[in-house]
Amino acid sequence: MRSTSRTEAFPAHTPAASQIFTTVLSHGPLTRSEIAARTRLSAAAVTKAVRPLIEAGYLLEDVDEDARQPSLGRPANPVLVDGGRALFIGVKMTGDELIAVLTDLCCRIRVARHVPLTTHDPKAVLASTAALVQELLTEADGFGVRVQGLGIAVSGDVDRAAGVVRYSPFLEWRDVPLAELAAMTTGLPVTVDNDVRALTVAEQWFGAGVGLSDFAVVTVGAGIGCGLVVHGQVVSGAHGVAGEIGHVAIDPAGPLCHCGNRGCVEAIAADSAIVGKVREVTGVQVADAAAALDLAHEGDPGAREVYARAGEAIGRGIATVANLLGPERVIISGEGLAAYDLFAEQIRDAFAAAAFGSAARCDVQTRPLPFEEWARGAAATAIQSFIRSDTY
Amino acid sequence: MRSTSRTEAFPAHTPAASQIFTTVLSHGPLTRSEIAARTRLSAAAVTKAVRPLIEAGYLLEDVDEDARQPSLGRPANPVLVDGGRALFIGVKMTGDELIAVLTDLCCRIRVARHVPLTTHDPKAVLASTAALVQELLTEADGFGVRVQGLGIAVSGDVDRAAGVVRYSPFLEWRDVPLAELAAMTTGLPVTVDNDVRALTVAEQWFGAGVGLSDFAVVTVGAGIGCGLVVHGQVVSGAHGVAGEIGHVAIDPAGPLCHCGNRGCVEAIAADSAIVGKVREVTGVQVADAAAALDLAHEGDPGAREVYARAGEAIGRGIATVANLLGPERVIISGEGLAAYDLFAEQIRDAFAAAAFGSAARCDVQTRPLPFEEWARGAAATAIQSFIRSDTY
DNA sequence: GTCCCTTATTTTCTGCTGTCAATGAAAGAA
DNA sequence: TTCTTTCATTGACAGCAGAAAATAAGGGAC
Repeated sequence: MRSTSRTEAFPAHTPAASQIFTTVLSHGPLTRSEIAARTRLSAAAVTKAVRPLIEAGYLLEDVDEDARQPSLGRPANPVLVDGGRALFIGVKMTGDELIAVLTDLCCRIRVARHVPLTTHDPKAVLASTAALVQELLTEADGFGVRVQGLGIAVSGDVDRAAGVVRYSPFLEWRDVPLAELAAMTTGLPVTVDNDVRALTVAEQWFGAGVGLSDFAVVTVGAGIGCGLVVHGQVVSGAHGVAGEIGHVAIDPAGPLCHCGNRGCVEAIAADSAIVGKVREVTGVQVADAAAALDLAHEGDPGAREVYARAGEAIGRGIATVANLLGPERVIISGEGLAAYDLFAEQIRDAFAAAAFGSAARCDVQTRPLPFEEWARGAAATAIQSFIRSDTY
Repeated sequence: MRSTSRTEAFPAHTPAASQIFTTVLSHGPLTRSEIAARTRLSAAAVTKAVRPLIEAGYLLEDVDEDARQPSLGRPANPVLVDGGRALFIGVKMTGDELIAVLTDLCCRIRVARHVPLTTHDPKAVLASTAALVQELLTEADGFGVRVQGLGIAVSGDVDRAAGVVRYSPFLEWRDVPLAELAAMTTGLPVTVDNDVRALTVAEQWFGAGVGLSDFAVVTVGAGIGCGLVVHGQVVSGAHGVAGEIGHVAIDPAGPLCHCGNRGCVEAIAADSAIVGKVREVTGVQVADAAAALDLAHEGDPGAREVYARAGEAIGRGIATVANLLGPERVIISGEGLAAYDLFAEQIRDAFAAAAFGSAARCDVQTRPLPFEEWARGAAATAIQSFIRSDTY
């Protein structure tokens, strides 16, 4: 993360304060005793850590008299995060567009924008980004609150700590020091991370991964990606790459993948693989994933079979993750979920069949993924950096 | 872990002391400044934490004048762990024998024993274990040092925290509170863990995993197992099961596995799978894995082909782990390594082909596995519990 | 041999975090 | 009104770890 001017520091200087704030952020309004129980701190520590956060305006005492349950003893006094206290911008860079959102501290989207990208040249992309960020900063002025950070999500090999995009196939970038560059052009502290990991952070703090120490996010769409949380931390891998479920090979006799192997999950279930296979099987020259989907929804048996195969591949991939890591939950998401009705059953069946023993007890969920969600993940990484900036 | 009498507490009451001791334990003799650098503590903190450990006899000042490098300034004063300060017993329970070792604090084996098991009845197994432990306790008396803990490794689903064997297929046990039972019969603090995880702990603290925050141990033999370390911690999975690389399915057209699926790594590369396939291919009714290995070593092309297939399966399984977790290193071990010359090349080739991008940078090593090694892993878990007993 | 330089270790002091135990606050119940 | 219950706060305190300065232990220059 690179920091410049105009942003303030988050007043959680101790591990306890940081932990408490994160707990309240994820688990909604909590009384001080509930916080103490969850964080395993003493009530006194909570009181002391909460005060400066309230004084700084990041936490609010919830004085909602109506919602109070009549009960014995002194009424509890819940605190919650004032989402409006700070704003963040998240940008998702794809090969052909930029998606940006303005979110509050609770990662609720306030404004969303997207612009097409006509070139992959880092300078030009950076200029477009700066313009888009500027637009959102102007919007933010309307809320009267400062934007405290910018998160950027890029697919590929990204080194978050260094703020460098090591290699991005879609953008054709190598070793671009994006955080530094974007910090210079926007004047904001910048966090750069891999797109799937960013989405995973959003789920971990604000989504279906709240409170879980081990879960996985699987995204289905143009590619098949996977974000992993183990021991409560997002897995980045020793070499910056992890969660490559798309290139888990499940069938040596399967179709050739662009990575050179046969039978990768991505070679069977990614959008382009499905489109190709639908064309081959049905003879209909469907233009894109949406057209292929329409054909299947119209009842074309060949197309439906292709989706069934894709579902099976995804289910087997998820089972592999479950067998190796034993997560508590797997969250399936992504644009490809539009076809969920066509392969849900196959995913579940293949998962159930291939998951070994207790691994099958893993809860497999699906979550629709609005198009701004990737950008929201980027914003979540910015929020994370903001909250931890002093502590870690 | 259950604790009774006759054992002392480890005098590392602070996280810093615990971390320092573990660092010295794993990284051999270190000077105080090296310790400070590694642990990122101040030199002052190291001095203060080291003193009580030296006073208690767990650390020694290394006064080896000869080994001292002539250099400028005050000579450094390395400290090292006094392995002889405490003894531990590790027991590996298999379906047909008990293997036990007496180790010192540095997990060096002092004495090893094994006895056959004739029944799986928990009471009888426990009695045999108690007798074996008693034998080693007698041996330990000869060293004049107390045994401070007992570690037991069992294959299957084991809840270390609760000390309960949830399910062990080979022993046909369900929900056996082994730690409690063994603590009662032996009078020692007992740690029970899954066998592969125990081996992984041994590698993490005393083997090829020292200093790595992300690595995997893959065992090849009667089964194919995998222990994972992510973020410096052994992965147990939300439901107590993780690392089931043996049931990662790599070929839907592969042989049927006892788990009901086709093409599991274990159905191709486990001892019994290899023996079965060698019989089928060569027509020779080899009696066991050793006989199959002999046949292949004699040059029988059919048998060699079976081993090549097994190597390929293992390599693909490892690549799957690497793709998902991006470990820094994979350590291949196990009794099956006797055939290493027959499938090493295939493992490497299959791994290299199926590993995606940076995941291929993962260092794949092999380590011979003496038969007492499983029991040593159990002892390592006991050492871990002993050192952490007060702190965690 | 003495002095100086360098590096390692220890000492002393200090700040700060989180716990403990006692106290205050706000309700319903007797 | 007073008691009980539960939640929250306060102030004293213990303990950890860091900073800076002091001390230790060599080698080398003179």
